[in-house]
Amino acid sequence: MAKLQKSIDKRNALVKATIELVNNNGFHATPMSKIAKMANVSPATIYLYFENKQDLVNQTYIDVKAEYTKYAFETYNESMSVSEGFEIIWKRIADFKLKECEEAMFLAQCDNTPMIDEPSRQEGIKHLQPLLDLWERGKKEGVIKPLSDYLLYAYSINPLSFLMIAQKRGAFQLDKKHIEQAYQAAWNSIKV
Amino acid sequence: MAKLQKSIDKRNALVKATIELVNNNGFHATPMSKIAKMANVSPATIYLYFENKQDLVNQTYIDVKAEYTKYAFETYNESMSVSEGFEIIWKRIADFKLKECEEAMFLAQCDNTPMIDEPSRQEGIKHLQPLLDLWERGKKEGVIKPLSDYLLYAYSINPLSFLMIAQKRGAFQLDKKHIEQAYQAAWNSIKV
Amino acid sequence: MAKLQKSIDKRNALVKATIELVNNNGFHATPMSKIAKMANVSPATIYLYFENKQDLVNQTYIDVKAEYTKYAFETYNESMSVSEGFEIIWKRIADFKLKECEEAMFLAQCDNTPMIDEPSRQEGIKHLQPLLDLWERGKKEGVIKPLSDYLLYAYSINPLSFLMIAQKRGAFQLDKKHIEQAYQAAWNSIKV
Amino acid sequence: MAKLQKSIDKRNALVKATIELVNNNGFHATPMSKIAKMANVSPATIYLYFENKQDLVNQTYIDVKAEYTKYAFETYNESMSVSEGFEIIWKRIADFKLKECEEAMFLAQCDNTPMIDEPSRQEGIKHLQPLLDLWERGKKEGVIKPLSDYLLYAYSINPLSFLMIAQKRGAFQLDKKHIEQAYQAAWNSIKV
DNA sequence: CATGAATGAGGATTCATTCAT
DNA sequence: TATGAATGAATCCTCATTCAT
Repeated sequence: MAKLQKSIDKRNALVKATIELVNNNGFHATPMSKIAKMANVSPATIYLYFENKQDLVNQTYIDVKAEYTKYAFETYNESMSVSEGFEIIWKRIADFKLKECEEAMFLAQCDNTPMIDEPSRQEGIKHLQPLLDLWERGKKEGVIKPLSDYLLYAYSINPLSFLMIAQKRGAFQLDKKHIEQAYQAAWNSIKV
Repeated sequence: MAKLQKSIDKRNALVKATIELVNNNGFHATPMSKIAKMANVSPATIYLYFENKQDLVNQTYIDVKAEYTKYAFETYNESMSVSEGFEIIWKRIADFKLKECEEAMFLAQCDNTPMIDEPSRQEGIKHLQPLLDLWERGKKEGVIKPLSDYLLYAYSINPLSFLMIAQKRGAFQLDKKHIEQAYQAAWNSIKV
Repeated sequence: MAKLQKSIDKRNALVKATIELVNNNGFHATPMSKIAKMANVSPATIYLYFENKQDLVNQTYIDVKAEYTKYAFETYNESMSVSEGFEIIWKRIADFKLKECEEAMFLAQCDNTPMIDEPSRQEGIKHLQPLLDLWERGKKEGVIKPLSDYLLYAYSINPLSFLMIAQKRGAFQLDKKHIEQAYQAAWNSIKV
Repeated sequence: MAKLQKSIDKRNALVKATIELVNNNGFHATPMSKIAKMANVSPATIYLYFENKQDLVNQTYIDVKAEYTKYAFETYNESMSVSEGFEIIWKRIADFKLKECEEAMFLAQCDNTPMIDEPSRQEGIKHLQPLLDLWERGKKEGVIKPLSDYLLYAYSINPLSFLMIAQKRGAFQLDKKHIEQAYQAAWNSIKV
């Protein structure tokens, strides 16, 4: 078990190093050797855990996406009302994007870049299902506007990415009040 | 003058090739040699127009951003009412993002990536001033919510980028009706 | 003894894997890890039986060469006449090259390549002594042409290697009749 | 033209370096960097002339094979009698193998190794056609034994490779007398 | 201005070998 | 004895950039 744990630790260190370095330099400007150094392993060791560089980012993407959605839906359950559920989820997402800034940045970069391959991208999308289900329910109940999920997402969730990046760049500081305003804007844009 | 003209053509060809190749492969996976080939010039020629690769993308970014904002504000003038002005601008932006897909994709990739240097990024932001001025006026007139410009942008303009990317990926198709719904959502989220 | 037996099995498995893989890929394109995998042992285990990769091929070469000559001289004894002895040996060699194709291919590759070190090469040559002795006797008796052993070998034995390789490559098929013709050619070229 | 000549010179230097280094170390033990150094160019320059390492040896093989057969058939013409023609060709081949030792060694290594890819091997074989035609004629005229070309080659031409290698290894010295003996053996083995 | 040949620096990946267990 | 994980040292190849023409 000690051995297994050590292996898991190494894999995690590699994933973490990947996130940080890709955030700061971009995928192709991040050499495997630097990732290895930051994770305190030999470059060759990376290839014990990942097939190649592409596989490393793909898996990192999926890992982070899973962590993100796990966090997002942690306190939500399907017995909640639509509005309550949405608020819970939205605020968890906001929380994640602001607290787990590195992870969120990484996802944003992956989502606007040809750096992740299509299968991994699809894999990452799956995890959002509970939110889509919630919206489906909301539309049936007449609480949520009968719009395409893409529109709902674009107006209620995606803006958080923009705000997170703006904050990361130091352009402006998101405080509690902003969050509340943002939530109101999000809810307004999708509620009937 | 013929010579100058020829030069501008080459510069444009290079910028265009950069956009297309970076869109498809990402910045670092796009070799100068390929850009040169697509623009029908020698690799060495690039260095007559640009200092280096970084300068090439920076200038491409600024060019595209300028084109984008020029298009956005083309039919707007400051004598319009705030609501009318916003609608005009918003729809021009939507138009641009959907028609000039390549350019819009390129901007989206630049905005979520450490691929553009800070001065160029700042340079690109300047061009948005007319929209910020409009919002300022709107806030004074009590027509626009008294929110940070970042929030206003995040909720009224940025969602278009998400929708454009989704469409580019073939995930879904934005039609006239979607656009109108999106506009309503945008306006709802910022109007008082 | 069970343990010792097991060890010999492993050594043999390693030697065998080496032959097959080197035949198909060449010495340097055959990683130790693949040899290990094919022999069903850990890479580290190889180093319990061989000092390093060079030692592994060297020993494999000597092993195969020994097996080859053992086979060649198995049915020969010095009381035979020169012509009878030569025919016996030649046909055993032909037999070996065609039946133990893998081994013969391996020897051919070793003999035309800087892949075996000099001491091992010398070691391998020793085994041919009975044939050289036979020729010596033949020359004394006036049955064999008084030529250098190198010439005798080049014209009577070595052609078999060429034919074996041609056959292995599928270029042509050696049948009984060919063998007999080849034997005649061999004998003609060295008999007085 | 100066430029073109310079290019050809570089290509030739690379081919020559490849022959020498592969002869001494084998294909896989010869790094591109060493080839580059011996040819006095940068490693990157190799890739202006050859697609990759495999292409480099393939082309080297074809080059050398062409040079070899050009030499072999230089003084032969089809109006000669079969026996005269064979002698001419055989002696030119012997000449080549002993004088252009490096080239001949290289061919021998290529021919017994999975180091050349099949298309290039086929390409190399084509060049032998005039000899095969001569044999064909000889068989018709009843001068040459009605054997497979493979057998004829194995017994009349191939032994030279063995002798050349033996000599290169310093095992023995081929002098004029040996050559004549070898020629007799060769001719004896194929003539009716 | 324009070029294509040339290159040095660097990056992904492999592999023989070792070592803790 | 046997192993699988770990690694440093290569190795092939690419690419931004330069330079002679």
